[in-house]
Amino acid sequence: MMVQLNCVFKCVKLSLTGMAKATIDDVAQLAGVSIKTVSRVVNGEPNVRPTTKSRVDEAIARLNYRPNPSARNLASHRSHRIGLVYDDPSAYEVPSAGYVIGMQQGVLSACRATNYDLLVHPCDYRDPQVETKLRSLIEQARPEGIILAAPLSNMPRLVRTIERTGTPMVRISPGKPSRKRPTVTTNDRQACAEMTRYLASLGHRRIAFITGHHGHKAVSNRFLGYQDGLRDSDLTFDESLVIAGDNSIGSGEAAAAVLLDRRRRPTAIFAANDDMAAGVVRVADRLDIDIPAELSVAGFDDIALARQIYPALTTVHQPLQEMAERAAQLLIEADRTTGPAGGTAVIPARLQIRESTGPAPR
Amino acid sequence: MMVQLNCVFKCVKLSLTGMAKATIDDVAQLAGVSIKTVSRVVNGEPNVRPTTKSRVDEAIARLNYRPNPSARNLASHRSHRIGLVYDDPSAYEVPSAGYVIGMQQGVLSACRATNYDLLVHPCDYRDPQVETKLRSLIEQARPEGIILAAPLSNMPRLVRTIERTGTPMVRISPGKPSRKRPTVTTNDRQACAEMTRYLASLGHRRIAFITGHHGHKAVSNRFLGYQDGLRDSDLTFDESLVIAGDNSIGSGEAAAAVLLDRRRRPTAIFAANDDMAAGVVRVADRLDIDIPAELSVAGFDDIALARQIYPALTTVHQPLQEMAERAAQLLIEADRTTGPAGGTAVIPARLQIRESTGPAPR
DNA sequence: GTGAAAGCGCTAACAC
DNA sequence: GTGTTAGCGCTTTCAC
Repeated sequence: MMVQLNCVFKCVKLSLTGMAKATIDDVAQLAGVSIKTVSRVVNGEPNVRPTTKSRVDEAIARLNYRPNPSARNLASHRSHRIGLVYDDPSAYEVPSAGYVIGMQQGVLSACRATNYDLLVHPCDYRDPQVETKLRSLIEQARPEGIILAAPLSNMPRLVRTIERTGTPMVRISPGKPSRKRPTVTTNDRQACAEMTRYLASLGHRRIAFITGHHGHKAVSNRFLGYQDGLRDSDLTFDESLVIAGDNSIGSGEAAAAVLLDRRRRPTAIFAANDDMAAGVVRVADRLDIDIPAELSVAGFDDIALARQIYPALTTVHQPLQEMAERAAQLLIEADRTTGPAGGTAVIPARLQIRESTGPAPR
Repeated sequence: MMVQLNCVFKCVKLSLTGMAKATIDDVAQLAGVSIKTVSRVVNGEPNVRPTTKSRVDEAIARLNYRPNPSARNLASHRSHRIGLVYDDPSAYEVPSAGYVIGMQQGVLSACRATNYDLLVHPCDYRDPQVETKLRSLIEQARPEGIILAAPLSNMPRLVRTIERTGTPMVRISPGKPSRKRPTVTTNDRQACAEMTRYLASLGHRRIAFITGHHGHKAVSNRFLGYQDGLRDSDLTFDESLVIAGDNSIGSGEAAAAVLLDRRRRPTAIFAANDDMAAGVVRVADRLDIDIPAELSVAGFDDIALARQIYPALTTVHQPLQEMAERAAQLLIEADRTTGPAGGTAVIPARLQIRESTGPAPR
């Protein structure tokens, strides 16, 4: 009786002052069970009688009890944290920011479902000290697992630095599949082949391609897909229709300026990412070339810009969020001692047909 | 002697296997001091003899010791976490993504300097359950402080929800200064007045303004600044030169279409944010109006797009990162019992003159 | 200046 | 099914 009164008092005090949070002992006392039983209920362990469970649940609700994460982590030897490491999109560098935000959201949805915390780690790979810094960050924050985003995921030194810390890691879009290391990617190559075939099916025969930044392996695969698509459509590969870009809007503009200045210009331009495709659209606009009547343009990624520009861009939707979520799940569900199993999970991309593509001019 | 050997063994084992991390006990043993002394050294507390300190430091280095954050948090009753709450930029919605990334970087730099963790909390304010969810997240993750970003910072119910959890909070750009609650903002109004005066100084007399989303209070202040600037320049405010926008590129285009279709069109258009200004540039391009020869365009924010479009956009640089960093510092340095002091810290914005503005046509 | 002892709030390993 | 007992690796308090 006294115990009950004590608890009710604490309950009231808690709700009024918001002071000290209720602990597992408070719950155990109020429910009249041991703390171990409370622990069982909280963690959904078996072997608790339903009536006991409901008593505990009620006490939890009345005290608004939340397990203290630090105590839990300390006792269980798990940090319940996932680190997301990505290339630092220096503030305001928007396209890349969209990429990062998409990944964060994917990881967060996996984290929220399992009560993990997300630790974000932007890092600048041009910094000569990246590796030391990254290592230090990991050792201090002690994430249970690391997700390494592209293009960092294809930088061997960075990969090894993380591996040396002994922290399980899943890489996103490292450019080539891996049997040894756990990896999540999309099918850049196949999707690009598909887009190329789509353009060919519209009657285009001179389909140009603007390649991406060579340091970004996954993006390089897109060029291979373009070649596959040409072959599938019985079009011959013409090197003069390929211009090197670097993923930026500006490089797309430059490439378009070259391509569209020719007497026999291409009727379709496929850029390895949306930013470059947006550059193409801008140049076409300036040259008064109608899209899609005179020129079809396609991109890759499906960033916000793709929907915002006019005409809205036909592109390949990269399932970024799903990829990141999958990566987080792999880490969270992994065997505690062996880490996630090696191998590559592929989340397929899909064509997103909008207004910038149409039948080839005759 | 035996102790020393043990330690050396552990040291070797640690570096070879990367297995169990060194603990404070290991360090104490190796240095031949008590754990309390190690704790003093690690936390930079006074009253440690220099020679003792250096012995401890050496042991720390040899064992690559890092304090276990969970243990530290548990014992000290502090979570060492800062929560950053912002409006969820649904994946790929890029402009907003740049805003979020900028804030994250600001908070991170404060966190890294003090060994705090950043917990990111995107939340959708249109969700009828935002408040419940947010509350739950805060109670579970137990951040020591919350940073609430605009426009959420001017939503009273959200603000009160957080306050009810008893977690100290700093708001960013809530639209109006506060003496009671700690706040960080920039001087939107003054900066806009300055930009308007700058345009007037170039000879512009018909300066149009495109207002921002009405739900975003800080952005509304920009309109006031525009009016101030007109007054300062002895220009009369002309309501017909003001068009309502909603912060999107599309609304900028729509506003520009209206303004530029008139017989006596404005010679300068000042948009309350860069996205809308980019919309204006696009429409001008379509109408073959030369920027800046025939029309000057100015924006606000200085997002990446401002540098990427042609002509590069004259705009107001909003010191987002600094604002966020300051907010985090306020929380971290705050008195543990009273929280950060009320009042508004202003980080001034500055004009960023680029190519989209020039002398008024004669 | 330094150290011993007592927790922080939880989980893990066993009893019963 | 449920409870007891030891810790997890630190900080805190207070003694010396």
